[in-house]
Amino acid sequence: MSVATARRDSANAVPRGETTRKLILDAAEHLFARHGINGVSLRTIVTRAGVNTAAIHYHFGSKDGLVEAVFARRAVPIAEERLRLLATCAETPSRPPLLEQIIHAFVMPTMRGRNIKEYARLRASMVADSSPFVGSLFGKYFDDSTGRFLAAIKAALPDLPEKDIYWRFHAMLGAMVYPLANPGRINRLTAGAFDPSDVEEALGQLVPLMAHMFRAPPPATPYSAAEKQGND
Amino acid sequence: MSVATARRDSANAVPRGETTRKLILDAAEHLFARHGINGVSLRTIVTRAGVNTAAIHYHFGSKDGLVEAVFARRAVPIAEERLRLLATCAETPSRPPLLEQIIHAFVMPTMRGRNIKEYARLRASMVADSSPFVGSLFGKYFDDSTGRFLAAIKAALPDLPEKDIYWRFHAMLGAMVYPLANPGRINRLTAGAFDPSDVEEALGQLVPLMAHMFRAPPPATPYSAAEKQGND
DNA sequence: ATTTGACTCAAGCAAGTGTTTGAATTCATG
DNA sequence: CATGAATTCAAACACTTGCTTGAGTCAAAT
Repeated sequence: MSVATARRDSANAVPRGETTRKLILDAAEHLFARHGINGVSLRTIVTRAGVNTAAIHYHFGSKDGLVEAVFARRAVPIAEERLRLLATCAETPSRPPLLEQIIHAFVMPTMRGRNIKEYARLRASMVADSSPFVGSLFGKYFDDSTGRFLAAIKAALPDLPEKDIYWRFHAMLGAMVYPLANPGRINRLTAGAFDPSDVEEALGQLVPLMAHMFRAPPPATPYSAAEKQGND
Repeated sequence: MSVATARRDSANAVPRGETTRKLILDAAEHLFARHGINGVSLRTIVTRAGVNTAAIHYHFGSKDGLVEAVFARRAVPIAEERLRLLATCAETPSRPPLLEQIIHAFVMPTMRGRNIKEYARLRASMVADSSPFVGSLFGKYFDDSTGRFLAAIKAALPDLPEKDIYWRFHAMLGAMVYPLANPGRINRLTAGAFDPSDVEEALGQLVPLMAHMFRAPPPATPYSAAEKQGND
């Protein structure tokens, strides 16, 4: 019990309200992930957390404050570990580093961690939310590290036009988040033949897949040919 | 004005309430796409549509009824055109048909059409919604045609294990929907260098990209090697 | 002209929303 | 024990939610 959470000189470091804070954050993360931010009321959260209604406003100020706290609790360590792994890539003998290493550094922190699947679903539901506040959270916590990964990928693929890199990068973001967004519905299509919430399997599938995708030739000619054959 | 909308023997076929229905559906689609289903109240919809509150319940029964009507108005033609294009693929000289043709038949109907971008955003926000009702809409309107495309892709890639096909298929779904889900935030990362809401560009990029992704070798060995190099 | 059924409207209902308040409770320190 | 700040609590606030009601309007059919 005497772990590294010492924030003051006192022996028992954790303030009284800290456990309430955590109860609220855990309950909110679980519910937001499943029903979306707008689909969950503060009453539902406090009921699940077993705390009083006013506790949310005491600890987080408002529902938006709670949303940001839930988002940031996961986003900050993810962004930090991404940059740490990216720095490790840079020290590798191969220069520029292997595409696989960069992609692994980008994807892995979003996959490993306790109850990380809930956060994946939460991100999926927040991506589609275009309220200025929710949109600003991605910018605040992810844009910086994401920009560095875009630069690293550009360096690893110097011959690919910038525009194509952007398309593939966003395709990768979608591929990362979609299989984990709603595990329930997926199994209907596949008769339980695969389990998208198996994060180790997801890592093993997605990292080489995305690296292969990034190495596709520029799109112009092959597509128009396919369209001429497939259409009319 | 005397177009093909004749549904009865009478000369002027469209019933009075049909224009109100359309006003409501258009306003609801626009608002649902931007703010999510739970983020839009019926009052907001009727205000934008310029109709009375009770009109929604008169024409659609409930908010869920309206949600299904909005979803189905686009989903039915999309699923139909997908199957039509897939049938065209099957008559092609190459047998099994080219992967590019199958993917084009799957992707194109979700990209072309008036104001189709709004529907793409709506689908993105609904994917993350796990309410039983919203989930059932995907099953009701898309599972059948989607299953046929899965079968067609399996036939085109007979050597790829079934599990890998599922992973790549869901990666494709994510790649299709993510770049269109929130066009506003994307341009921050890319300094306006590309426009994800340009659907012709999206088709030209995504179809060959996804075909290339499907043709990646099975994942097992290359990933474990990459992990050993990139990690610790 | 009258009837009929489809449609629209203003008003209101009960329930749920985020938020606030001010009095209790806790608990390390004086 | 007494002090005082940190935290919790029940209760209520003003407002929004999805939905209903019943009277009213309109266009076509009799």
